[in-house]
Amino acid sequence: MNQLLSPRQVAAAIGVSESSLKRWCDQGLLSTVKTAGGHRRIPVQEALRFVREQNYAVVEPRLLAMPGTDNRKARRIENCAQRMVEELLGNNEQACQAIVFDLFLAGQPVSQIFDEVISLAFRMIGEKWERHEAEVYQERCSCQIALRILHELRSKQTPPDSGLVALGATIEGDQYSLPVMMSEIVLRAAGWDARLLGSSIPFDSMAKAIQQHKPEMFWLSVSFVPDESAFIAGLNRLFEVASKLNTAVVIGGRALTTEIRTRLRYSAFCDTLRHLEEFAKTLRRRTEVGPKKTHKPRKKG
Amino acid sequence: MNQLLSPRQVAAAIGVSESSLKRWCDQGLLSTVKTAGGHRRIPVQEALRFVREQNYAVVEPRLLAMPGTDNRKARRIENCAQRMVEELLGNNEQACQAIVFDLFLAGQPVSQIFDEVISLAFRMIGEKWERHEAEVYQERCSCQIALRILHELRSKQTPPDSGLVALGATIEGDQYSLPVMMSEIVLRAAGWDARLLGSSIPFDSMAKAIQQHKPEMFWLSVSFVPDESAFIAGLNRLFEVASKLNTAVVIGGRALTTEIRTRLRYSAFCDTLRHLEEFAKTLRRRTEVGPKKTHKPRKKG
DNA sequence: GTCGACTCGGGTAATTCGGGTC
DNA sequence: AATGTCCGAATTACCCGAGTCG
Repeated sequence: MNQLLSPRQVAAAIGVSESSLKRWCDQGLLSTVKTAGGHRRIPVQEALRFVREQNYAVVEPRLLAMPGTDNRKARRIENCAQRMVEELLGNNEQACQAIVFDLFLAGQPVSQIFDEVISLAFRMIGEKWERHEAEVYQERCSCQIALRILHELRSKQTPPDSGLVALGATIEGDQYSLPVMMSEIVLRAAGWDARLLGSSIPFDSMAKAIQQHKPEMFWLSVSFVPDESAFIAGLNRLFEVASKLNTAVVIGGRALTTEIRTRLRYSAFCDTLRHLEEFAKTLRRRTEVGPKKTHKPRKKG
Repeated sequence: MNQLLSPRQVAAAIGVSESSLKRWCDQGLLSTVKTAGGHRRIPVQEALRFVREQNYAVVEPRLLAMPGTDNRKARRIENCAQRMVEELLGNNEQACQAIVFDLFLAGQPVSQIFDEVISLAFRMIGEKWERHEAEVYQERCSCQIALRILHELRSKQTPPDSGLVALGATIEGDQYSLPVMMSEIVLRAAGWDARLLGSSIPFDSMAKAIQQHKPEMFWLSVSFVPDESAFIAGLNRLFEVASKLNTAVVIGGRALTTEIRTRLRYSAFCDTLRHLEEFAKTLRRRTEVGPKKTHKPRKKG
């Protein structure tokens, strides 16, 4: 259980250059182990001791915030959901951030991080709640933590400049903001100018938004359906409006059972955020080569 | 997340010489961390605290990881709400950020920014909606913008280290996350370790949270009351639990009419976030000087 | 054994230190 | 008393060809 870190990892964790860290190692400020080939390896405890003694603020707590986990393993996505659940319920925001950002910086697609870590973690928390192993407030508090992480992630994305606009929302009565926000981030990662309108929006108002913004896509994350027939009617009405303006209607979410789906009209259905990402990329390529639109800034009156 | 700045960066940001800034660091006006080689590093939060307290004009906000603004105009809070409404409805996130952060950098207390700009702006948007001058989706979209700004603001606060813990929530069915999030930020600014549990939490679960965390304060932001009698019963039940653990119950929110209030038991009621801030500061002082076991003077009005 | 990603070591440019002076 | 400017020495950041890791 004596995990070793490379100089680069420790350097990134405390926000200094790699050469500075190597110099400190050579000065003996950090004791290192050497591989057969002469590469430096720093034990985690040693890195933690150094941070404490230097009273140095940890810039990216990701690597050091996870005692007891091998960093190489940490980059693998398999067991992250389980760890995420523990850290969420333990109200340990730093560790949660560490899990997500480590995967993100390791190059995992956000869609996959969301599908296989965050969504999964909340499904597991839901099951725990059903077995009376977790309180409601713990679930809500976990949501807050996740929301903060998502905001952080979003602010790290490069702002979109492509002309393709996507609008998104949840239906009236659906207050689950986590999934719809994840889809926004996924779409932005896929190169769209995705704009989340918000939660609990009436269909009529969505239609107005489509008419006023004329987006290339309108996506709907459906986690809860208060009134099934109203939902079906509303969505089909929305699809009519969208069709006239060449707006693709994309839906997804755990509340969309097969049965409901058969009675809906839509351009695409996505089971996972990964599907959403794939679809968004395809649609983008198609739409971009098609109509050569001149980029003109829109004037408002 | 925990960004560190060099003295030169901070000096450039506020337009003074590097030497002056170093002197201030050595005098303790700014707390710094040091690299292994003895170079000063200043956490952004610390730099922000300094410019806010000393009323320094920020010449280059970008250097402080703040959204770019022209700090010249409008330190005055008066017409900000009106401008905020326009920018929110125009979906101009940058401008909204600029309004809030300009005031923040100018040293305006967050409570006042929230009361007199953000809350007021949303009240005005509500009125516009009633007059059919604004769409529902515009209001929701404005909420999203505001939420992002709040997250940004929160991440710029110095992390709490005082022992005083406050838990907060909204009641079941109340989905307004903006006000409760603003109160969290205000409490953190007032030196509390405020932890937002989330929105729509049943009273029983709040009671569990109080029992498990034993906070010094529990605050409730009430923007919507689905069932009046259930609310009254629930809150009074909660007050019982809280009293046993010496937890102050603080309530506020636009849904709390005088009529409802007369039937409630609570430690304090706050009309505005400014009130909340004042109360939080007073309570902190009281509690910190005399946290000795059982004795706790309490006044009721 | 191949291969991509990482690390080594060392050199160089840019910053920062502390102190003295204006 | 406080700020801005200047300086040599020390520290840090960036770069790159050769070697190592997994």
